[in-house]
Amino acid sequence: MNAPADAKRRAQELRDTLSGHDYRYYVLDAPEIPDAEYDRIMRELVELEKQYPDLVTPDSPTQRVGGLPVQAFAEVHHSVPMLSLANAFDDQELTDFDRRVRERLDTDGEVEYAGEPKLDGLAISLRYEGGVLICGATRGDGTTGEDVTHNIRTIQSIPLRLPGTGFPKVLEVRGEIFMSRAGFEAMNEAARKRGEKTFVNPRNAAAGSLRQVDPKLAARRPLEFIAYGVGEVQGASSPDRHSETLGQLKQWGLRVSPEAKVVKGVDGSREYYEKIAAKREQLPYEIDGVVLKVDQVAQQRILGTVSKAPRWAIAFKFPAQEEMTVLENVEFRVGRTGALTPVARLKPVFVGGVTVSNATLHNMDEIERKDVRIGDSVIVRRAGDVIPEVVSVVLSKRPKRARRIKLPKRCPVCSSDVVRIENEAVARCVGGLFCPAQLKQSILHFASRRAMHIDGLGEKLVSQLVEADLVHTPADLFALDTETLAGLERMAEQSARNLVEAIEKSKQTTLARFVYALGIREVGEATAGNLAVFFGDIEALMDADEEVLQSVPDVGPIVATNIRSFFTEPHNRAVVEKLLEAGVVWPKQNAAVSAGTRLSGKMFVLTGALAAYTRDEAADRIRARGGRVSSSVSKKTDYLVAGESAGSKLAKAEKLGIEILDETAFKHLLAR
DNA sequence: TTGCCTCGAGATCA
DNA sequence: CTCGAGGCAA
Repeated sequence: MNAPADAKRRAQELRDTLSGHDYRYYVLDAPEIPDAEYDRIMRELVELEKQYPDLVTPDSPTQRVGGLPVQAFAEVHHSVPMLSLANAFDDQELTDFDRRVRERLDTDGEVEYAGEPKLDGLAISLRYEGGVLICGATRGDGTTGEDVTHNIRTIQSIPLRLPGTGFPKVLEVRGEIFMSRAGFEAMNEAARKRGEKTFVNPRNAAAGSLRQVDPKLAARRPLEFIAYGVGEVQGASSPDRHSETLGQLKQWGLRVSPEAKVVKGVDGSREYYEKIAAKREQLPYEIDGVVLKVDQVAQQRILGTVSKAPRWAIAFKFPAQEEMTVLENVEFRVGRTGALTPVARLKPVFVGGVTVSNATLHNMDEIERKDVRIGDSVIVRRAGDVIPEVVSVVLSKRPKRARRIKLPKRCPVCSSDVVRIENEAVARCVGGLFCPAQLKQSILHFASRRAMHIDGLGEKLVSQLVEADLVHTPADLFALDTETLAGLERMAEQSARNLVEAIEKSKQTTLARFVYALGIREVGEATAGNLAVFFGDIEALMDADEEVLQSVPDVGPIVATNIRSFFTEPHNRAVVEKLLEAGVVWPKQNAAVSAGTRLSGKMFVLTGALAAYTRDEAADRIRARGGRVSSSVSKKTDYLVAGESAGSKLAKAEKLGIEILDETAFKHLLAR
């Protein structure tokens, strides 16, 4: 049944009223009507929409919780990346930041900074099209995040339709989702009364809420939103200043921080920080510092961005929180490479919003420098996203029986010798794969997502496999069958079948993943990828000498030696053989063939000294790829390879506009 | 490093 | 109901 015109009009009226009140309440923080009246209007609208379902629109306030559970969080691509911020933890770091900014801008005057409190929540991107909320997504890796629209829609300080005026056709709003202290307390109190579990801090509660599959659950969480910037914008001229962007956002109907302020120079920044710090306790939400952004957009452009953070902004963080606790023990953990890492076992202490019971002590030098002993009272520090740290010992509280921490002579796991090479900080167990701890870590690495990607093979299972003597090398994984597996804990028939299937599936891989999975020291994902492209097959890599290895981009003498000694070890070669026999395969690259022709027709001239090869070797490598080498620069020269102290050839090449390669660029070209 | 959520499946109890 | 694995965020 279609709704009559008067019902339609009334519904629109009610919606406008509600949205208007949402706006005044959540964005302007100036409510106009009592809650009871709001509820009455909402109920009337719900009734009306129930009667005439065709009246329901996606931006109706009744639809905040209307969404259905999602099956999986879809990926959302951020056309304008969501960057993170560099941190400053003290006055010096702030001063350095300001100095760098002024240097790059080449100005002596005071730079204007837009300051605002740094909310302790999680970053979010909201997409409005034609003023209607289309999508809400998490930051993810900055480029691709997760679609959490269904949960975002339940947040009342996020307008489903922009109530303001003059908003652009497409608007991506960037801001922070958080939970107010009061909301957090009330929610936990209610949960306690119901006998349910409570959240440990507002930030985790907010983050957890967004990960709910069912938006009804998120709707019960007191989430809020404050905007602090924009991403993609279509159909509006971009303002000259960040502070104007904030003004625009407010005008379009979005909540921005009432504490935002433009300040002048490093002195103004410091004052602003002090002011917010003094106010911190009075603010209704948790903050962990202030953000300072160069206000003028033109200046932002000059400064640009370095890797993942803009050079024009900084998070000036409040000092990390510190607590005193007792160092109960120090254990030495054995990593994949055999490195022994001392880990402090602490009497659990609540600091910076979480309970800390472990902290790494890094190495023996660190222990000696801080002079920590077992039984000592220590200061533990934690700042938001920073790994907890043992800062110092409270010497006055040192008990008589405090024990010095000694580096074990033998591996705590396999009793092999522990050696510490002179001048190196780390000590290592020499047990190799005979050491169960190293074996476990190697297997775990081998199976990990970015390596062979064996789903379902986690820590517990690997421990069981190693301890049951079922696996001694990664190759042994491929010999496992359901019957053997089914004998293990929490491994019944179904789990066993799933695992065998996952192992089978992992056999189809790529050379890069395979090389990475081997766990050669210093060979991470990127290096493994370079090696795979360069050599094209595993045999060539296994037999390459250090000289050749060093012509791979980003492979220097150390990595080359590591690779060489890995493959010199007969045991490792045997494992590779066995893996191949077990059926591990990857698409053939035929890199050798393409390498032979890739530079065909290109004329090279070499000048100066290269670090990695002699002139002849470099020439051989060029010819091996189909290129030609000449001794003098002419118009026909395609590339000049310029090493150290290049002379007249370089000058001539520059004059002729010939492409000049330094050693790094040359290596990249060879490897490409 | 910690905390949170989800999913599949095993373990447990009625 | 509980556990392990996996994934995500700061």
